[in-house]
Amino acid sequence: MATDDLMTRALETVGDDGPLSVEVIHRLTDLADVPEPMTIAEVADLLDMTPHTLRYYERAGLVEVARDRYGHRVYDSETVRRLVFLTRMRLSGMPMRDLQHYISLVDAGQDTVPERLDMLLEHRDIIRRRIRELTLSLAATEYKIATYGGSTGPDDAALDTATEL
Amino acid sequence: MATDDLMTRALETVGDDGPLSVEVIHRLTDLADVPEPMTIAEVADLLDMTPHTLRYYERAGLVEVARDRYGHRVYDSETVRRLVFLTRMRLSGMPMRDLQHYISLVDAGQDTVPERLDMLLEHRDIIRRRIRELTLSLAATEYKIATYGGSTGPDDAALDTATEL
DNA sequence: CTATGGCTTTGAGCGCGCGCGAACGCAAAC
DNA sequence: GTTTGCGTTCGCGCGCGCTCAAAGCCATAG
Repeated sequence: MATDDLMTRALETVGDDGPLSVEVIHRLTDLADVPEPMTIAEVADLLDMTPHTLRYYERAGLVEVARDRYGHRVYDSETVRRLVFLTRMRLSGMPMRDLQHYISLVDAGQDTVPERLDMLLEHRDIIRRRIRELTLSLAATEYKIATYGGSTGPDDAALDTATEL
Repeated sequence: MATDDLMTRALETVGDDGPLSVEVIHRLTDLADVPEPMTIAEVADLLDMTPHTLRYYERAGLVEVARDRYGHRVYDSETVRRLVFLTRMRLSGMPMRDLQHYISLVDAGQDTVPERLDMLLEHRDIIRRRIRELTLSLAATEYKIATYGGSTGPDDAALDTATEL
């Protein structure tokens, strides 16, 4: 279990086409099973990223991380939750620049809630469009796979070589 | 219509959650409404890419393009179809390297059909996984949006600032 | 009690995938 | 004639993260 990242666990939980209930979302963010103060290696393992990337995020101002008496980073659950959020946003295509902006809004206090909401709404639309694009590409790919398989006639042979689709 | 790319047209055709029938796929690849020999600008417009990128693909060995007596590129429907295919694969995440390999297989003749099929199957799985990832991120984003909106209680307020999710 | 290996720290620099920009010339079209 | 659009080449730029180097602390092993 230690080597699984959150997304992998989530996908296993959900299955190929299961419903995405609120409960699933909750389970996703249920971090009770991880130790409270985490090392950089543990967090990296949890989020399926390298320590390098975590330090990179920190330099980029996305998180602040406390240190122990040896200067080693100590991640509390608060920070880990933020990193989970950030990772998810990155994975769904939000650029670093936008993440930095979002975090700056969070740090700026409650007045920025509307703007944060706007960012989330816009990002939601981007994800939706991306899903539609991919669904289309998936359909096209499956179509091509199907015609490849059943290629017997001249037309189908043409499809093969002619790179139709 | 000239400024629309294929994907945009396709998405408009499909709508937000319509079924992806074979007919839709056919309509997608119905290039009858484009002139037979196309210039680089026309193809770029059709595929929503720049002439630069088209020349780049050509240099990369993905297509061979004939020239007219002025040295200008002349794209026949065959080449355009290949470019449509390549663009779709790129958009759905296939790296240039794999596209180059695929094209080399196409050029190598019918013996490579099984390997091409393998590539397509693998790519199909990648797209599927990507869609599931995005679906999950979408659900998480929508969940966060919902909690942002209805933040009245103390727990919800904590969600706001604590970057939960 | 060293030592060997394994983790951490910082900083600077590199690399990849993908494509764009700039500079320049030539032919056609207004 | 000047503007437009295409041609080529060289090099750059971006986003993102990794590599490399030099050094410190800890634990287990001899």
